[in-house]
Amino acid sequence: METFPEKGRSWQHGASRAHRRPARPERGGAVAATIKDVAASAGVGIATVSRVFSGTGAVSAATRERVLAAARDLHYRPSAVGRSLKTRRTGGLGLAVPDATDPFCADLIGGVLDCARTLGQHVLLDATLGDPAREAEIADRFAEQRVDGVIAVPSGTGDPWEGFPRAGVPLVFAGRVPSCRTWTGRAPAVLADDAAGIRSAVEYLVGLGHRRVGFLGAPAPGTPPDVREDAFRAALTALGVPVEEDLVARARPTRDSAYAAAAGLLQRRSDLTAVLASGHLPGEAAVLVARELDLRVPADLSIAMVDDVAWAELCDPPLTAVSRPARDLGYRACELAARGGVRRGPSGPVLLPTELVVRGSCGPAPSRRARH
Amino acid sequence: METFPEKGRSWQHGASRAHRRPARPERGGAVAATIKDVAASAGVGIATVSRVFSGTGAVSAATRERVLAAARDLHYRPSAVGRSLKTRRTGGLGLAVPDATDPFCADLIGGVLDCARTLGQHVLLDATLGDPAREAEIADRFAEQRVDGVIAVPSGTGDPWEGFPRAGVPLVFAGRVPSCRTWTGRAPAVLADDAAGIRSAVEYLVGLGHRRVGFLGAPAPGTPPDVREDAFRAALTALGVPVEEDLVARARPTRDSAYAAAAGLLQRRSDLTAVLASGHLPGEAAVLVARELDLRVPADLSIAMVDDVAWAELCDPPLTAVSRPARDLGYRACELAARGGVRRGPSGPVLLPTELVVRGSCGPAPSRRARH
DNA sequence: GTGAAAGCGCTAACAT
DNA sequence: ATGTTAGCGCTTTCAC
Repeated sequence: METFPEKGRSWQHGASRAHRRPARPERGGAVAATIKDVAASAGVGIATVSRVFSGTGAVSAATRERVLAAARDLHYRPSAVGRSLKTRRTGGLGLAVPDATDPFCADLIGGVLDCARTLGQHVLLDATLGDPAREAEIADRFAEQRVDGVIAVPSGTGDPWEGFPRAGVPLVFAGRVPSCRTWTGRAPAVLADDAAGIRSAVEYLVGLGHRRVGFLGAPAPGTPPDVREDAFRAALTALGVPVEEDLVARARPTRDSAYAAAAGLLQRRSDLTAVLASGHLPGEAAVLVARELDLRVPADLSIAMVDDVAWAELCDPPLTAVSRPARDLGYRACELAARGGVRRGPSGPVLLPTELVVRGSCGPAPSRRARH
Repeated sequence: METFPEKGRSWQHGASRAHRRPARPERGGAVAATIKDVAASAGVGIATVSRVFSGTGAVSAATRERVLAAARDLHYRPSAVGRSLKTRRTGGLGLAVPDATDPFCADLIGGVLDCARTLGQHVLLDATLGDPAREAEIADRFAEQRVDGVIAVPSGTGDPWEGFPRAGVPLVFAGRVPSCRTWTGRAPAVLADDAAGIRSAVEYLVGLGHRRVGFLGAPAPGTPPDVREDAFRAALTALGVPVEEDLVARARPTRDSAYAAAAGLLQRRSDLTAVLASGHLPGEAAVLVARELDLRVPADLSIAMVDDVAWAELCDPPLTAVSRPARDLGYRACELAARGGVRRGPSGPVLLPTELVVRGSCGPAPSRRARH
């Protein structure tokens, strides 16, 4: 942490400034005071001013005061731009998420912001919206801005992020790894233990007596068969429950698509006694469709989902959910990205545990006959 | 939009570089190629390279190609740091919200990101967490980073943001205005028409026959009596319904506080036939407390709230809500902040309309006797 | 059409 | 303890 005079007060253009101001910022208006202005006004060299503000080197208490006073007077704030050029560090971290509006992403962002703050870094945020082109543009921008580290929740192959490790900029994937396996071990990742989460839900459901469990997946576009889907099959198989192919429905990550998939699944397989939704969007869809179809939850249909969003508890009945530590994911990823923990080579992804939050939406499996 | 070679590819340190590299970025590793490297490698002057990348001036097709090739070779990305120092524009916008995790803020952020993208700006995001000190630090950081514009969802007095307009940096408040009226007309604001929103809800409720309507407020800490609370009283009065003081409950903007307030209100006034929650937190609390108290919604108690969050529709019954155009708020605020529309003087805040989304949580007022 | 040179605001040697 | 100086990577006159 650096020491600034008058935390919270902001700079402004100087009052008495002698030297010329050729190129104004285009949209006329005041111009920020520079280190030179302060030096002149305080009657010292610019190096001294720099020392005062950067905390480096020794300055006599008297001079320091004079400088501080002058700075206050001129509303001086050291320019990060100038400093960054010299020090080759911007103090900024790039954060790219699919959608800042999504509760999972929002929590993750919260974690990053938290951590960045303790580290004295700021955060450039942008949303990929699941569009590879947009993701590439964002990576580009981060590069251009010379961020000190990057945290990405990748949508696609992860290719756009390739340049960072090469250039010595720490790159950390969070929440998911790029589909392309170029990345295996190349960049560190902080992930929720999705497979374990799915497993816990499946075990819970099967333990309740369910044998016909549906899966509502919503992989990002272009992603190969989701980890969760695989985990779902594996968990079922491990428990000796045969996996039928049409128990699995896939959707794009939008409300409409999820709804369509849920409706399709539940109508196609009216013998289902439980559904596991792979995210809050399909979870929401399952609830809505069940309501539409007049299925009582959990009497007729048990519902569980991944992501313990706020409404899970407000639903009636409250929804059983696999909670992913989104905030921690962000926090840890930020630590790694800022500290450059990357250097320690391909140490494999950091896996954070999930937790099954049992509420009222799952019950014992009803008789094996079709529902309606 | 500038033209760059190979959108999406990123820069890297050059292969054949002659000149010295004294100060490496501390954490060893590759260093990005500079304009000089490209110039040397392409056998041209740096000005030419600059022209190629900034689109300024004329460059012959042949030279342009050579430059582009060299740049590609060296994984060159122009440095925004160098450019910003020269041009005095960083291309960055500062965005401060109380909490990135809150659905309203998240939507607002989404809007800002959207708009910023179309404007070719990037966004520095930070969360104030309702803490004035933190808010001041963030303002400080934005100033230091020399953002081109600021969008703030203020928590307190708005004092920390004072420096920006003074320094000629466009400042736009979004969602709410600072409590201190220093700001009246000083900085533009983009607001939802909260008063109208509350009014529409109150009119709806009273129209349903409700006469004992409670209000669950959750003003930010340190904020004077909320606009919404005032609007609530006014609306009731306008309809000829007497306003009793203890119909209004206030809470801090946390789950727990909201819950406590809701429980207090509903227990204290068991004759209430309807509640209007001033936000999704108190709304959530109302739903939970009603459930806890075994009140049927809407038979025993009608519930409406401000902010049409995702779960409003998933609730049983689905919740009637006043929807605020959070995303548009962000979008518009960003436009103003980036375009510097500020210059047009104190034109008063931009007011965006709210919408009453009627769902199933409000019904005709039950008999006037106390509930239980 | 292209190059040389002068800074933008700052830090870091190096002098004093 | 403090001043001088040389750049950091870029844009921008100003010559040619």
